[in-house]
Amino acid sequence: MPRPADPAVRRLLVERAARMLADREPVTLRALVEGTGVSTMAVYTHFGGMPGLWSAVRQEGFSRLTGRLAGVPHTADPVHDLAALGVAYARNGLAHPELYRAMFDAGARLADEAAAGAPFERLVAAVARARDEGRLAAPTDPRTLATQYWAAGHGLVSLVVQGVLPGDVLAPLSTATTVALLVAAGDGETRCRASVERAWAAG
Amino acid sequence: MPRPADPAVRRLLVERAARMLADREPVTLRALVEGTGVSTMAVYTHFGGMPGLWSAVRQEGFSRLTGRLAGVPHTADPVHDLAALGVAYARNGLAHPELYRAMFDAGARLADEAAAGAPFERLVAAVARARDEGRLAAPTDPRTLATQYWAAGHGLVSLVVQGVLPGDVLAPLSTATTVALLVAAGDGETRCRASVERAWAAG
DNA sequence: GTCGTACCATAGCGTTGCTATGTCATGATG
DNA sequence: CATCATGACATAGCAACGCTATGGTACGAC
Repeated sequence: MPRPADPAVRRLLVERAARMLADREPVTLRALVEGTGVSTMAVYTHFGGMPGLWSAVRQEGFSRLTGRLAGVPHTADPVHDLAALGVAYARNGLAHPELYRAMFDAGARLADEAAAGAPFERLVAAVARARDEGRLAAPTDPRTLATQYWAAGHGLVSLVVQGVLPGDVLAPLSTATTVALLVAAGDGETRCRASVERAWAAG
Repeated sequence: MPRPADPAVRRLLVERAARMLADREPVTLRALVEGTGVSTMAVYTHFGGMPGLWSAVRQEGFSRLTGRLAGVPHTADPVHDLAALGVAYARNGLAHPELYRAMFDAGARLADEAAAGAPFERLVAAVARARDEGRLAAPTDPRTLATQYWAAGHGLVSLVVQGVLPGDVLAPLSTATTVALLVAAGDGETRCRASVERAWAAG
């Protein structure tokens, strides 16, 4: 048997790439391995090339997002919790804008990347719970509403991260859109707005 | 005076770049000028470099989008017309996915690109008209609602163009989100849904 | 007719991602 | 314990990338 691949090298490279991304340094093959003690070939044995490295960086981004969403507590108000997921999603994107852009970058084939599905499933579960506890109308399809909610949030976060929209519009616009979607799904307007605004006020 | 810069060269290069983008060929400096009779330096005199070329390509994309939105007719139903703008936006993005991605690509500084504002202003005007004709509540701020509407549409189109969501979900999800936003802004639900569905059925 | 200006072709620079080649550590096998 | 096969990793070099220095040349002003 050959020498086993060192998983520490994998994590080192991915984390270093994420760090360089956050520091707005160009993530280049040679710059990535410089000072790490490993050579450029390590990138090929571990990731098969730069596209593979980027894929791993995106996975890392989705994993961190999943962790962040997992940290959103369950309270007695399922609509508040649903909105809190949106808040966490937005805050995560704004805190790591370069990573967020990399996650949805042009070359990404998200459908092929396993970790990309976990945050969405979390969202689907939260919608299902809000429906099952009577806040949303019974015929509400959790996947449909979760997709609408995610797409709207992703659109807003994308435009803010890209500098098209100023950051301070994110909370009010996200609140308004969230309330519109959930009221359309059957929640009472006054109650819904209170739940959503409470989620944005905290966090 | 020197020899005047040939505007035809500019258009030639931008259109060729858009063509290569649509054909999924890598848009490279040398590949771009190959066979055109002009040399690589033309890209620098006209655009200052590849980033400048990409900026011009994005402008071209926004110009085409503006033209497409201008082709959306005014009817007696302002909510239908507003939804029709969304339909045209989505169809434009799906018809030219690579160009759409380039328009919102990582390196883009859309705030600095003049043409990027025109489609949005068209949207703002349509929202203002729907409000002024009584379909939306009087206190509705056209820019706020237009931003929500755009962000939601952009999020959906982005995810479809990226292959995350299948293309056939675009019409139903966009319809549902549009209705939710406009009903929240004061339109009657039944009437609104009819207007929006009519816009998607046509086009 | 002369000249200055800026467009543009040519050639070459540094850097990029990648691959061909060689070395070495490792665990299974006798 | 010695041997060997295997795959991880270092080194060196390749084609292609964006870009720039240089020089020729067409154009408009005088």
